[in-house]
Amino acid sequence: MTTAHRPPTLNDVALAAGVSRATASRVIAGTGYASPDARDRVNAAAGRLGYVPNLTARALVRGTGVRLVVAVSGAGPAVLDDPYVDRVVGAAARVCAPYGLGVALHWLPRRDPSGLRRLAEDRSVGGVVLVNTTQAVLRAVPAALRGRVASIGIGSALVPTFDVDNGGGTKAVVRHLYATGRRRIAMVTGPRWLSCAGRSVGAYRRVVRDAGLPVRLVRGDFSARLGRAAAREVLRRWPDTDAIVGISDATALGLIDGLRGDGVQVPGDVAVTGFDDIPLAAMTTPALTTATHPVGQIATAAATAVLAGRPVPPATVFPSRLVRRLSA
Amino acid sequence: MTTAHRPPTLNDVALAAGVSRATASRVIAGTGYASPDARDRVNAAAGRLGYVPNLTARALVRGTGVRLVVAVSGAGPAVLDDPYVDRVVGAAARVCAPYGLGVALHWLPRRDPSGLRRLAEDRSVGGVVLVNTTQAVLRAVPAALRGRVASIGIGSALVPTFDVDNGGGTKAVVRHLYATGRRRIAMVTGPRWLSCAGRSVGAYRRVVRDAGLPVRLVRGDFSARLGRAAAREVLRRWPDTDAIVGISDATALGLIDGLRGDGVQVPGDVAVTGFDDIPLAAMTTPALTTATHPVGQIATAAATAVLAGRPVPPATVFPSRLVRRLSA
DNA sequence: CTGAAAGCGCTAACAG
DNA sequence: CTGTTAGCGCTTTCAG
Repeated sequence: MTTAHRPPTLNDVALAAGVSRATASRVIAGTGYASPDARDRVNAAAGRLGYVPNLTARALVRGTGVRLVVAVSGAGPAVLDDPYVDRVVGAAARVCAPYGLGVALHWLPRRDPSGLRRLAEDRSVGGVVLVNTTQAVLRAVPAALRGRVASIGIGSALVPTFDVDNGGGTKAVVRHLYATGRRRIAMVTGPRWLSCAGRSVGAYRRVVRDAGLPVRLVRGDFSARLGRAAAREVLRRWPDTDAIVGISDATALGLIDGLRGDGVQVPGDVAVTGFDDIPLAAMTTPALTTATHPVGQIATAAATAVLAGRPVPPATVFPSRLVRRLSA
Repeated sequence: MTTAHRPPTLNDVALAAGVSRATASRVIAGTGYASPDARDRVNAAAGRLGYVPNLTARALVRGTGVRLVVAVSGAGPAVLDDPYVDRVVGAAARVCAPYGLGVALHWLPRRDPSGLRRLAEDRSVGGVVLVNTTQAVLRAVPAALRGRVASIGIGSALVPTFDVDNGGGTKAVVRHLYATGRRRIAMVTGPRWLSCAGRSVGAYRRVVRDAGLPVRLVRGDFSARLGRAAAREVLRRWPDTDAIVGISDATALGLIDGLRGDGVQVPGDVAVTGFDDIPLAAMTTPALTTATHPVGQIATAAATAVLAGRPVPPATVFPSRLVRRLSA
């Protein structure tokens, strides 16, 4: 018996309320004048009819976008598999919901970030949040994106940045290692091309050098798999290492697994630290000493900045705090 | 020097190519006839101008939506914090990108899933993927959503389902426990209202009963925190328990942590199993025995079904495989 | 304060 | 095969 039930349009509401479509529009969109009387009649009609504005039509006429793009640069599309990316997308999706926007996920080939131009020209794109941002990406950001783009990572004059205080967090971690008696501290880093990871490495270098300790770096990629391999490599190159700083919690977990596979005690023989404080970090054995990383807050701030369109400071840094547990 | 650079419209392309807008539309959208000559000219002009179709306009006229909504039901908006939800949203966002769609995330109050009606009326919504689906949610799905909705979890005549074979996976896990000599096997479940978790519990019951073993159930909620508490409770109620099945890997990790806190050896005294096989499961100590759960594949399939609009089978189940490691 | 009119950029019949 | 003609549903000048 239900008729085809075409969702009501603004026109239906206007008719039912006995006003013009223009007036109905004003009260629904909450913009422009309308007498209290008209306001009531329109709201009543809208409620009665179960009217839901068509955001597509609104976006078309207003020229605003309908989606926020999370653009992740990396060697291949596999970078999108990262749980970190999922968290960013999840947070962005929550920020978008009240605006009636959606989130799309794009891979930006590291060698060729020109896809950004298409995103800027695409009128259905309301804004862009950059992840794993590199200098090359920053250079490729078209001026037309001004005010509609933000970076989780490094930024530029055009691109405000939102990031955790990698340097401060890492410094606290390495100092903690030093304070607990470790003197031969290695670090497993992220991929070379990712400059935000560079801040962690820089902090490590500085603390270690200032203390007169040797610098011991092995390249990783944030994954547990490479962490495990890196454990072997550290032991092979510097058998007397007594602490290893992982660039991420996953790296640290891989490190612990790799060390244990070689019969090395953690933290007895070698202390291991992570970075991020993922929920599971508290549950592993030994529980992971790490630094906090409020990814959700960061992503929320970045997405909000992009959508609000109000001017934001060029850099917003979120503090990182040492979390002492059992692994170091 | 850059002029305001208004992005080119289809009209500009048509003009530049010397054809009508309709023809240009046909070749750009790849729909309908067009002579090879016209095709070339339009493509050339589009390329030269850097034309990017305005998907908002297209969606408006075609009546298709511009976003896919992931609707998660639960007691409070906190359900959206689940990493599982992030994975679903991430996968959906990837599927959406080529369609020019975005993903939005909505919380569906468990007591009142009527929000679904608004989603169905909202013409900007292209489709809905249900997560943590309950019978009440299924009942609240409006007929207008037919063909544009899918469930990750239980389904109905109107709502095709995509899910992992919880029953099969759990059965394999419990049988493994039995085969390795465990005879007093407890299980930590999910929240009562979530029927898909019920399939796991059902499988556990069946295997245990068929083997003439006692049924020992404690309620959890997928989180590590409650897993830890559940360990205590199991030990308190049934001190001779020699194995605990966790409803999720996080639960299992919490269980292991809780058991160890009480000086119980895993797997020596009590074997523990998880479910999901999250990446970290292989890296913990002891490495977790669990069952696979291809969340990404499932979410991808669900999102694809919703967007493709082609008829799909009422139920697609993804196999779960036992992964034997060290915890059981 | 309100209505009429003019589109936003695109697609979809329908005749040529 | 192609151009003409109408809109999709909404917002926004611009006169009343």
